[in-house]
Amino acid sequence: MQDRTMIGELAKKAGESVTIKGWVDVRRDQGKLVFFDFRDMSGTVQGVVLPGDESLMETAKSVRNEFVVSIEGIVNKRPEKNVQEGKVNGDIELEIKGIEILAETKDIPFELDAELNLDTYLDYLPYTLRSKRARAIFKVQAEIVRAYRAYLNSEGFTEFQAPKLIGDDAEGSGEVFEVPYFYGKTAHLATSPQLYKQIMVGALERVFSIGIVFRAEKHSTTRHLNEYTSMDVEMGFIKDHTDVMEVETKLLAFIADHLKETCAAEFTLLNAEVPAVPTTIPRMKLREAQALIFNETGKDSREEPDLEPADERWLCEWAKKEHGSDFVFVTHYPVSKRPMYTYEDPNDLGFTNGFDLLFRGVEITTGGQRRHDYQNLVDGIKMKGLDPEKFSYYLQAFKYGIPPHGGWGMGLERLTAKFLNLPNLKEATLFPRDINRIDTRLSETQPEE
RNA sequence: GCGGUCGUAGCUUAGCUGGUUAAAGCGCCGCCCUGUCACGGCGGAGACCGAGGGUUCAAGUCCCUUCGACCGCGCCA
Repeated sequence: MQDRTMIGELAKKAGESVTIKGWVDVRRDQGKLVFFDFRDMSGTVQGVVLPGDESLMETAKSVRNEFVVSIEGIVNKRPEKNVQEGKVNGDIELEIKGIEILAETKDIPFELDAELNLDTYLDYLPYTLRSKRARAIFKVQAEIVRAYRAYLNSEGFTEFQAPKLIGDDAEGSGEVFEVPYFYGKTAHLATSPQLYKQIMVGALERVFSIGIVFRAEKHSTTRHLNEYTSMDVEMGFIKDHTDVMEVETKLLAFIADHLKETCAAEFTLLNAEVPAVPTTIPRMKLREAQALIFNETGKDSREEPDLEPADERWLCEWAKKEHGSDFVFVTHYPVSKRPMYTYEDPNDLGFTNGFDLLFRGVEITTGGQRRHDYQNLVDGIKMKGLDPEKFSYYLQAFKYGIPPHGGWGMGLERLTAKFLNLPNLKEATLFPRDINRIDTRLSETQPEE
């Protein structure tokens, strides 16, 4: 590594001899001349083998796409007529003096930037993740996480990790994966860090967690996975759920600004636009949303406890048209529809201080104010037909005093997919798990593991 | 789990109301090419049409079963 020059640094090294290491992005064999585009983590550059050195030429002709190589060469300014406008390193090229093949490739199934069916793309992830498109997506995702963390840190939130192996299906909602545990016990994979983050409010007031959660639902849609990254927040001493919504709005604005600064090229490549986050995101009660939909479209779902996906898409289009917002908050879902810990609005009985945040047609967040009074929470548990005794561990936090609090859970993959207008959530997930896809071939090829 | 659509070379697809050697682009292999940059030109290999059964003189094309994929729904982030 000592004498390796990164491709992104070459422009500063005109006239110098350098060694670069990377992949062959593409080879263009012209007979007496062989051109290459080389790629490393910092960029791409063209290299050319000129006539003269026969053994070098022979090696050059044997090299194929995706070979991993170490290249010695001289950085040359390109003659005026060969400059590629608007292309990175389009004004320089590497005159190749030596090629060392570090790794060969075999039976490449298709070109990296070929248009693929999703199924093929996913079956070849170890290869397809090298594509420009995939690299751009996951760069953006990493920057979302970085910004999320940076903003919350700056607001005094403390990051923590919640356990993924838990004894009971504590929330009592959704399908849960079972895992054999010691001494005949059964453990479960966490569907959410919810109860732990509430406990953590008692310890640190403001907390957040970014971690994998598991859902055993046999869903098959473009917006569901059986394993996804939940970005959770919980904060104490709130007035009500609107405090939480305000923090989330500022956080999203911060993320959007950060993406504009750090990922402009990626958004261009993916033909997407960073959304403007309004200072105040439009908000309405579920009943208001349903009335609006009824009045505008005639579709009557006013008796339903929730919005259907089609309603959510419609509402987002409405918010975009009427308020120029890609986001819309829907609040006050019925108590019957929300988990036992959700705070009932004392001024609107039967409905909760809970909210969903819709972004470009999809729910990216569920949040709200929680029940913080011990007895009130016990009542909530009983109302759901659950046994408070089973929650005694969690209930300690409330028995021993916890402030009014609230928070949210946000799906990282959904957020990424919507920022980038990706049609399927699986494209925003490195190694997605669905009903059938769980990388069994990983272990079949490595039996010793 | 239910509903819809689909399954043809390594990849992406075309194959009309069933008709006999299954087509193209990209990739791959070979030859040619001194300025290409998704290089170009010529040639070549590569498909028992997801699997099983059925109807028919004849099935990639119609029917049934099965497996798989994608999309939608329920559920949710």
